[in-house]
Amino acid sequence: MKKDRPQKNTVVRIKDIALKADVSTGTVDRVIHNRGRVAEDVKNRVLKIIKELNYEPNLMARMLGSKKEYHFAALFPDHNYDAFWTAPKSGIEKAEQDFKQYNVFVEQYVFDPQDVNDYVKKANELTRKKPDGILLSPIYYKETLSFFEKWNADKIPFVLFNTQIADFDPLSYIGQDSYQSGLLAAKLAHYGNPDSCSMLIAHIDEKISNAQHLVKKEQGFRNYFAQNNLDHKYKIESVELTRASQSNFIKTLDALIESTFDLKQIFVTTSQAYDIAKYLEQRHINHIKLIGYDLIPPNLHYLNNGAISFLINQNPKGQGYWGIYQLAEHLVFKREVPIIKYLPLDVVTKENLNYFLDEKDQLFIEI
Amino acid sequence: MKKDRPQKNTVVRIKDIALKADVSTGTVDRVIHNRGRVAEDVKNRVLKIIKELNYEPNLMARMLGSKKEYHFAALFPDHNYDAFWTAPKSGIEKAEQDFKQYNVFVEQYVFDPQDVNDYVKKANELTRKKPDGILLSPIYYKETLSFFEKWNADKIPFVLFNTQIADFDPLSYIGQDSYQSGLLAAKLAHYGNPDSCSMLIAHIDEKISNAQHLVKKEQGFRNYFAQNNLDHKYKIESVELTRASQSNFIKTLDALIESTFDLKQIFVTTSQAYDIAKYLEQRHINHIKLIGYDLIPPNLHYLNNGAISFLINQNPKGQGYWGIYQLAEHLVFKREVPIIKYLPLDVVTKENLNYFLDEKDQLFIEI
DNA sequence: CTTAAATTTGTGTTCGGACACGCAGATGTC
DNA sequence: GACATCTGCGTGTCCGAACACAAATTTAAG
Repeated sequence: MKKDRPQKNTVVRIKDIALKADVSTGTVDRVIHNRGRVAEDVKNRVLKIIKELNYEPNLMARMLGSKKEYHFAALFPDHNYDAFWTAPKSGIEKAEQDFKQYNVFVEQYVFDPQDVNDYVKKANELTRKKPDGILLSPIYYKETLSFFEKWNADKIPFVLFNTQIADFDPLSYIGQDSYQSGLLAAKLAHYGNPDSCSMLIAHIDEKISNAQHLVKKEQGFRNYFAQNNLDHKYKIESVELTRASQSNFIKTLDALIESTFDLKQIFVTTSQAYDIAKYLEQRHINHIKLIGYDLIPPNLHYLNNGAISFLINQNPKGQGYWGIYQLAEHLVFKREVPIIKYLPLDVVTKENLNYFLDEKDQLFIEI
Repeated sequence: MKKDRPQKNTVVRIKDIALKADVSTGTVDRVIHNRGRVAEDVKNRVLKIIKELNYEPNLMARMLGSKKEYHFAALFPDHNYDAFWTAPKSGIEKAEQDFKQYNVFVEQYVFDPQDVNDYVKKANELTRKKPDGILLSPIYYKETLSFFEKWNADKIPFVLFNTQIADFDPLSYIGQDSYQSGLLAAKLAHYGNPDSCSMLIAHIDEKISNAQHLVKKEQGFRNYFAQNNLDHKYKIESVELTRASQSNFIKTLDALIESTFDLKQIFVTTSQAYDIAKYLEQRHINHIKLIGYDLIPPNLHYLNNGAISFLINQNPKGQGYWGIYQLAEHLVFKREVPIIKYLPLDVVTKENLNYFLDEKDQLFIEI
């Protein structure tokens, strides 16, 4: 709008406060930053006026004037071991890009998810660097606790994502709600199988004992049927499979399918639905529906050819993005951040897949 | 991190460019802003160096130095007439909040969606104010065109959302992909009805002739079955309903259900699925599944009690947010913005509903 | 060849805040 | 009482870009 703009905002500056408090801007600055050496009464006077005028520092000016840099560390599994982590990684990088202008830098520490020692090693490395904030996916519970203690002692805020550990209050948790996703999977399974049948929950390549999220998914799935009084109608089995031996994998599946009466639905709780899809394809079985997790390439292949009906997804790129975002909100902008932030549970099928794929640097942010 | 930072800081400033090009910063500034009157050869030299050094202006400094304000106008239906618009409105306000620090202001112009004259009136009002950018949902095609012309002549960029008008190239379109959502609805309908049956497409309270998006939704729905050679298996009817007369509405439905053999699925292309749900409830019909659009309260009620199976949603809050975002990207940050931006097509069911609601509206959080 | 006008380029100030520096005055030490 | 030290506070520079204005240069006119 070119002109006749009513009036400008009465933005309060340090200078205004100084004037009103009858001190210099330097003093006001010292008060604001607690840089000390200000007489008690003056300090109170200034603080009172700051509150009175509802002073809000100009972030532009602040960032411009100070050479302060914010260094964050991000600890998560190497995407070369598990393609799932490609997405969080790119979300983290997108966030770094977005906050670059505020002197935010993110250092990535990636580890072999199968190797506890590597996890600990990288966590130690990171800790030594004394970053200003930490984002991590704490997939090893026990080993993580001592780090939490240390970071708390050092007053380094940390944000968790993908895996939750409630103790030692983190700044924030970016969710993955496993139980709820189990419920959702069950809803879809139920919807697609109006008539009674058997269903199978398959945990592939991860030990249930070690992975709380798999337990939650199974619970969610089973509870759906329990809550809706469908127990009598559907028979639900679960199994842990390993792909270590290809022939064993197949043999086990053969046996399962042989022995399970009227098996119509398989729910894969890990991201390996494609392996079951492949098996079913080889065996020319097409009356068994598949629901799985994660938009990784092999899964997408079978989603597109119809072997997988649905993939459940919880915006992994967004999780990385929001993790860094929360740290920046807290440290750079000094704003309050939500203790917990769940991203939407997406139901992805061939027909809406496109919108969930990474269109270059397009990020679907839930606002 | 306290020290021993490598210190690469290869941040290019205007000064650096000036130095390398052997001119003053003023000249570089003139080149950057096309403030003219720079010798052709110098201009080229500077441009080349800018590209070479990959100069990126420091937004902090830029915003700080200039008192420039950006005034955007947002034109969309009043949420008091149609609850759907609550979401875009709040997205717009969220964006305004986020960009406040860059001196971005958004003025809202809301109109009665049933009243063309009101639409034109508000559009005129807005145009008179000469905003720097416009975000609108151009639900009236014909009436909009002349405004587009005017805005183009005035060089005011505009972004469309929710409804697309391809002519008079807008800066960007924030989508709603109706055709694709029809396909998606069909996929779900098919998934939930493995056996052959009849299905009904219901357009409620909007004239198909006037609403291209309804046509697209129907096309998508029908094409799914055509493409998958399911035409012989499912019989698909469509109907336009109006709620003007409650008794007529019911009578029409009675007749439809009476006359349609084995009707198992209704796809409501507008946000009034709840009206069908209510009807089915009153008639104690529970063998007909419902798929509809939009997370408005009455729909949520029937989603939660199971009368509606799925609601399709295309992040309406996000549409408002991204609309303003794109304008800011273009005008404030002078970045390129995608011509078209589709938000993900969300499949919402009782089991994942919470994640799509605003935090304040969330019913519960399951950890 | 001079002078005015037009064009091109350089300089200096400004934005709001961070921070280094340093000056008074108070307090302390021998 | 001379000198050092500590407190409390003000001044001035800097950050990078925008922009107003002034200076330098070229071109045109007489």
